[in-house]
Parts: sequence; C-alpha cells; structure tokens
Amino acid sequence: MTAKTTEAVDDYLKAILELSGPAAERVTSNALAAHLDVRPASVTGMLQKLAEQQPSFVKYEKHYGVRLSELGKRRALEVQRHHRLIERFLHDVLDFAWDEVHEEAERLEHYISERLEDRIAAKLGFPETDPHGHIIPEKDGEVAERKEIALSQWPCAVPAVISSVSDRDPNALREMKRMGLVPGTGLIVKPGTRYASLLVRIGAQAPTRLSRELASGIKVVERRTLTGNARG
Amino acid sequence: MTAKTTEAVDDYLKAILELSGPAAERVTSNALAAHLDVRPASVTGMLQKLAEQQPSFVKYEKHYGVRLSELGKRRALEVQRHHRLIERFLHDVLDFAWDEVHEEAERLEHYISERLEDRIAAKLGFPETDPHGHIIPEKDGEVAERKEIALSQWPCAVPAVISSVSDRDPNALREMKRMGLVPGTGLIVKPGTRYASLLVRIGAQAPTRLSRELASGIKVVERRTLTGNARG
DNA sequence: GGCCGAAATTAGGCATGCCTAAATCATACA
DNA sequence: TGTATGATTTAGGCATGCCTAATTTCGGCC
Repeated sequence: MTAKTTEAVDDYLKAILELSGPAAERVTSNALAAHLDVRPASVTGMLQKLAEQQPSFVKYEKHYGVRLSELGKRRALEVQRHHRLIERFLHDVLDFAWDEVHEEAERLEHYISERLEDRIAAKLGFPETDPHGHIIPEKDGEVAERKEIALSQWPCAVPAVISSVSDRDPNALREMKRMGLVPGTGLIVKPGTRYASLLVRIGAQAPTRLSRELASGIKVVERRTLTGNARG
Repeated sequence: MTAKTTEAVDDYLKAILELSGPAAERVTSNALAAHLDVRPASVTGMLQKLAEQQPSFVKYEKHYGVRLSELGKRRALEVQRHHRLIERFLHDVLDFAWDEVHEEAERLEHYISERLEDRIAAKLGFPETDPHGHIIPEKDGEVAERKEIALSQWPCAVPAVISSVSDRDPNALREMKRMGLVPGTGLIVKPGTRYASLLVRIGAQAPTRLSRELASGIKVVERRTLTGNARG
C-alpha cells in the first residue's frame, strides 16, 4: 500500500527511475530539471520535501543527488506500468497511432485505479511490452531485464533486432514507422563514417542512411536474444 | 474552443448544471457547497473568481446565486459527456459493474482528450445513454430531452418505465440491480401509504415494498414514451 | 592552498483552492 | 418597524508546486 502521491510527485519519481538507469545511480537536480522542464530550484524544493516525509520515497543528499527508496521505486514502477498499459490499450483497442499514445498516457497514468489497471491488463491478455517495445513492469514490481543498447553504439556487421524506440517525439515516431523501424525489425549497421548518420540495412530493404538523431532513439539487442515479446 | 479549466472549475460547472435543472434556475452557494462537499465560503471565493474572468463561465450575483453562461454550459456538458461515455465504456468494454463506474469516471472525465473521447464514442457505436440511463450529451452540446419524473412523485396505477437511476450511491445501485430496478424495467405504483415506502410491482414480479430512500434515486417516464434507448 | 565556473540551494513570491472565524445581508415574523 | 435566523460574504491562513534572484558549495586547475 504505497502512500498517497500527487501528479507532480509521481512525475518526479518516474523521472528519477528513468534517469537513474538499470544501476539505480544517483540523479542530479539539473538532470531532473531538464527532464521535467522545470527550474533546478524547484527540483531542490521538491526533493527536500520528499526526503523529509516519513516514510520517504527518496534518499536525498544535499549537493550529491537523489535516488529512489524501495517505496519510491515501487511507486515509480507502478506509474510506469500504468503508462505502458495505457499506451498498449489505446493502440490495440482504441486505434490510436503509435505516435499518439504517449501524450494521452502521460496524463492518464496518474488517474487510473488499481481496478482499471487490472481490467486493462486482463483485456489485453497481460501484454509484456508497450507499442514502442518498452517492457511493462509486473504488478508486483518485477521487471523482465533485457540488455538493450543504443543503435548508435551497436557494432558494424553484427545482426541486431530493434527492441524499443523512444516515444517522446511523435515526429520521430512517424518517421521511424515510415522507414520500417519498429520493434522486432532486424537490421545490420554497415561499415562507414558514423558522424552524422549511419548506413543501415533495415530488414530486407536496401541499405539506408539513418540520421544520428533518429538512431539515438532506437535501442537494439542481438539478433537471436530477442525473446519474441516485442510486437511489430 | 472553450477556455482552459481546472478539475475544480469543471466540478463547479458540472454541479451548477446538475443543480439548476432543465429550467437553468439560479443555484445557491449553499446548495453548491453541499453538492461539492466544500464549505460555503469556498464556493463564494470560487464563484467570484469565475465571474471575474473574461470570458466568463458563470453569471453571478452576490447573495442571489449563480447560473451558467453559454460558455459555462458548453463546458459543463462536455464534462458530463465525458463522464457518461466513460461510464458506458468501463461497463461495456472493461466489465465494470454498474456500481463501480461512477467513481472511476468522476476522476477520468477531467483528463481525457478530444481524441480519446471520440474514439471511445466510436468504439461504443455512439451510445445515447450511460449504464444508469442518463442521456449522453452530443458533442455539439445538444441534449435529447426527456420529461422524466422521480418515482416518488409518480401517480398510482399508471404504467411507468424506469428511465434512469442515480449513480452516486454504490450500495443503492447494488440493491436496485438485485431488485430488478434497472433502466427499461416497467413498473406500477400500487395504492397505499407513501410515507416511508412505496408498494410497487416491478416488471412481472409480485408487488414489493420500496424504501423512500431507494425510490428517491429512480426516475421514470410513462410506459409508452420511452424511445427505446435505455438498455436493461 | 586559492580561485573559478558550474551546479545546487536559499530566500522570497505567486496562483490555486481549500479552510475557520467573524462580519453582513435578506427575509420572515412579531 | 424591529429583530432573529439562516444564508452568504469577507478576512486571514495553509498546503502544493511553480517561479526569479541571490547565495553557497563542489571540484578541477594553477
């Protein structure tokens, strides 16, 4: 039974979860401010308030950054589960395009009840990923791990499969779909300069140039390790 | 394009709409306070702020009550449309019981986009009523009128059909369902005292006693005037 | 060890929307 | 025509969560 949160608190916890990465490293006020589009001073204020609470969602050390407590992590994962379930629901049941779901889910994730969360999951057959390939945390907070890597870091000539794509830029998402860059698609990075763009063979198509910007939003895994959860 | 509102403002507008009735009469601060579960002083403050805005959602006269402006009415109907569409969606698509939908819709109604509203309506085939029989306003603000009357005021021996029931008390709703008191059900009020309870024949059942409390949440129309929209 | 720039924090404010307590208004009734 | 009573409004506060401006801390570099 996690303590009561506001929309703002949820957003902070989710941001800390996303910025701290798999290793749960400390997150700086500045990084949070940039991610939340808020002034650093506001972040300090919020973190202090959160850290004072008993029980607390975060462990906060002045000048050294913040990380989630167990409680905070549980809440952040719950909100993330809401977000991703809602995205899949909007996409699969209500015919939203994959570039439309993020904005809607971003609002609704704070306001659905446990009951609605459960009914949505059941209706969908307990899906494992959202439309962009992100893994949906289990209700108990478990997250199936996957060692995905940014496409921009992937070595040449090694067959890869897209595991997930960033959902924060609708234009990029439309462009990706147009090029066939969706979770589950196989690709190979061709040798050549990697400065402004990558030469990539997408699926069975002829090799294409991919802007660094677009590539930065794409994560991949090795060809044979994809467990088959990601849907096209 | 109605101006931007907060959840609190939406709740005030909806409350004014519901309390002012079909004739759009003035609503008193006290009535609003009771309906919104807020102190009268808070209502005064909010109404003053709303009335000051340009353009304004309300027409407010000190000491004499408030009514909606055209703008306010449009927004109130939009929120009501959201609420009722969501109720039907939760009920029909996500297997919510009819006593569970109100609470969830009460929150979500403020946070769904136009797009989601439209997709929900389309998915449902543009329904005319919510699970409790209330008419869903059209997107343009039109409301199919219906001269329904509280069951407690209905004359004896005249065949009636339940048009709608109040959705604010889950216990009452469960009790109604158990007794077969759902929209579309026919009934006849038997002669007798109407002090604490009514003697009513529900559908084809033997006459039953109905507490005044339960009856107060039920609205009816004359048997042959129901246009067939309400579902059992 | 001291200095500098970036990062972070403190200080003081603002808007929303609620509260309680203390006036004030409207009105019915004697 | 007063006056009591209930409805309503005013006055002053509190919590949330954001802001800007000013100050402090951190950490690398000379």
